[in-house]
Amino acid sequence: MTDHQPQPTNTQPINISEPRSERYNPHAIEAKWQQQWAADGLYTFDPNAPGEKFYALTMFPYPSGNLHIGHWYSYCAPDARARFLRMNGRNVLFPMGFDSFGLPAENAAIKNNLDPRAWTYSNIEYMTGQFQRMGTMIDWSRKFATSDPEYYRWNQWFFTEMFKRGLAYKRDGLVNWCPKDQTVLANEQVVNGHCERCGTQVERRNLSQWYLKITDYADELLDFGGTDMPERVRAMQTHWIGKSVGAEVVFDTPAGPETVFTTRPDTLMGATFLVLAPEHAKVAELTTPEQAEEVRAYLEVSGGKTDVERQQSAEKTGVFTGSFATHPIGGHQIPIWVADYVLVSYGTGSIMAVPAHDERDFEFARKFGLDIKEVIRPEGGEPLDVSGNEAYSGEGVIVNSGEFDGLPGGKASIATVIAKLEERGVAKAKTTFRLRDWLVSRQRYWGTPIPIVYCPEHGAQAVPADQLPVLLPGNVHFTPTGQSPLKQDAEFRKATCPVCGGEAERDTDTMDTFVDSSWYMYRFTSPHFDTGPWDPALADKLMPIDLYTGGIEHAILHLLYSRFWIKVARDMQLTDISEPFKVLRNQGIILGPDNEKMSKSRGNVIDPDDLVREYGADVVRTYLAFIAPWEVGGPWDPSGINGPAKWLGRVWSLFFDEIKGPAETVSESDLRYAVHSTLKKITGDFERLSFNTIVAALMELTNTLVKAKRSPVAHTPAWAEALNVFNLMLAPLVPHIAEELWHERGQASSVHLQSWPAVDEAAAVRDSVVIGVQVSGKVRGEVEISKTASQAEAIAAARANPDVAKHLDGKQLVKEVYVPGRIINIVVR
RNA sequence: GCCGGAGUGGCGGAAUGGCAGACGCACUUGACUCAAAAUCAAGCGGGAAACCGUGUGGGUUCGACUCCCAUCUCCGGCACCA
Repeated sequence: MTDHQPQPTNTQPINISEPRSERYNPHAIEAKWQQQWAADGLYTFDPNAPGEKFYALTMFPYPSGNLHIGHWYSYCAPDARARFLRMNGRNVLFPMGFDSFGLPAENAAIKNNLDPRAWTYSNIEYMTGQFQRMGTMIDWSRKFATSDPEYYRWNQWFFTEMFKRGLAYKRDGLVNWCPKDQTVLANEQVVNGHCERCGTQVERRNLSQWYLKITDYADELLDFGGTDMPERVRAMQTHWIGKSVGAEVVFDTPAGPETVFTTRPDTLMGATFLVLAPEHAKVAELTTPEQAEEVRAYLEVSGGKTDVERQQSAEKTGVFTGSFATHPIGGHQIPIWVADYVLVSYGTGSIMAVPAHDERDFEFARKFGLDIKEVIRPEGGEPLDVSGNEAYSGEGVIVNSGEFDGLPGGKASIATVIAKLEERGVAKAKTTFRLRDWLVSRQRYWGTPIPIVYCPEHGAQAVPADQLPVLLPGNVHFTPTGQSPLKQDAEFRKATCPVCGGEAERDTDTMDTFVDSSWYMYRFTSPHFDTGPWDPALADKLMPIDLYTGGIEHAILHLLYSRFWIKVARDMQLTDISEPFKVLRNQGIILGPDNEKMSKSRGNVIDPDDLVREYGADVVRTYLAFIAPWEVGGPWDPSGINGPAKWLGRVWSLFFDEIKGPAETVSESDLRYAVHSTLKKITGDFERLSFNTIVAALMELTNTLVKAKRSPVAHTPAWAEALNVFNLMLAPLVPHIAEELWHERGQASSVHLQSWPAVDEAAAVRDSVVIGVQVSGKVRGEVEISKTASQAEAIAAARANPDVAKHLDGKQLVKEVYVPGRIINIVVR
């Protein structure tokens, strides 16, 4: 099978040859078709096939060993959408792989004395089988795992290229260390002071680590043009990047000039003291002998605190250094304090405190009896009560500031104020970001080795491209301490300097696994390319991803890193686009029946393999589409799956059984209306990812078809058309039963190679409509009228309705409203 | 505190200015059965009714779950970022 393009629908009526007496049995048909599709290469993607390309991707899984129900939820609906688009003539790339580096493999290895590689690859094999049992249209010929040397080789290549461009660098600094995972973490991987992976409270350590310069792209990452992401994802990324526009102001101190960052340079005259973070480099020099003991004691206490403890302390703490700074405008002396409410990692690690107009400074000044000087007054308001309970942090009007008096405060005059301060040489405009560079080195084994060697003569050197990949050694020895075996591996550590050829020492750290997922979407375009990370011609043709789906938990991690990575690749001329995802959507989360997050310890886990054994994959797919709006999710209702199970049973008997029950009178136009209005609705619902309403509409149509089968219309061409269109509409959602019905109805080719049926617009609307009649906005009855009825005809028909007439009796007419096909409203007084 | 989202039957939800509760679950009744399951059929917001009903209070409109203002609650994210 080489032709994967949709073929024109056969519109000839096709009758079922033989009624089948057996009931719907998914097990008999699902495995059969999965094998047949694989044998036919039905889902193999050909980039040169006709049709506009559509790249659909769902975030690839970590090979933990099992696909859980959440995986099914995230993959089934996008699979249905991909199948729908394929039937609509798009050339759809829908690949899958495995994000296979990471700690679980290593932890399993340490705990059970296994080989992480063997553990990982056997999991991949098992999970691939699960994907196939789901009935997806994934093109498995493009599968890869990020732990394949053919893949991580290019992680290393990118790293060395970034190193050459100054985008990858090593430096000392205060970092987050997870004591359980025995590695450092990036800022993005610390949530409320805890390790994002394992939940352990992180420690602060001073270590030399590798960073990628994502801050170079901070401003560009704030521009979401060219990528359609949900508002909350944009909001989270924007906040994470945290752009603040303001000024740097220089204060003279006994330890030399000290620069502080402020977003309110207009409050400079209100600065009554400076505060340094405890880790600030100048603290020691500024501490006077009289204050030495007090400062030392404070640093000890504060240094032992975690970030969380610092933030949780109810009261501000701090200590006077004994030194004073010179106010750059007033020329007077203001005290310099040390306090841990100032963060060393933001701005310059020091602030000018304006207690009158900043809540934090206010609280600190009140506690330690420091001066509070009002320089901003609310518009038309009273002077600030410095003995009151709060600062005024609004914009207001500048006062007590000499030449600035009378200017509006805040944003309105920030440029003017900065310009005047610049003239005096005490300040300059400055934009600060909250975003920090991405810490990418990890003290772990199961990851991409960092391709750097250290030469005693030439320092850190990138491993030359022709020596990549630096292979991760196998047969390593794990110690229970959790330390990376690479550190103990003398063979691995031995290297030669690419500059002098002398003995050098290899870096024993590996890369953050978020590196792996930052560019994997490109690799699917040319998974076996071996002269670069991807084939530029294919990438240009297939990227960006038209619809990227996955969980919201990656809103700032994977998605931000990936956007950064692709911008770097663009600057390296490897791609011509700046954003990897054209559209991003997040599916919701399926909770346990108890409305809690599923977990083994809670015992509320729903196993998809069990469900498939009991109901078949098509039923599970349907229930997952039906259970909730796809982008919302919700608790698993164990009895809810009965609905889809009964429905597919009814679909089966609709095609094969005599329908028992009273004779019905469904007209040909009723039948065609039901079919084509449903077709029109679900075509739109597929576009807007409204999968639950697709299922509802198909169920509703089934109810109509069941009735129709008991009426004379079942012997007309309209009936054959109805079954044909219905069969095609089933294909994206329930691919196995749709294929079985298609073949039972005498078709030789796959239902999945057919074109999506065309809506007969004339049939999709009714000639006559039943519309509601309101009297003064209240519904009083309904009338059946022609859809082309004039207003006069419609109103006359409405007035003829006794329930309506009753409410019109003796009232004075105010207005008559007629919206064809919608409503009649007769307003009376 | 700031940012984002959501409040509709017993439950999941539908309806993007036009008959609120589609579709389904659960439940009730009936048919079939010795019986049960499965299946089929009927019912299922409240109220005796007039009517009342989409968190609450206002507003716009002939008409509001839907738009505007205010407010409450819940969920998610961030949180001493100067």
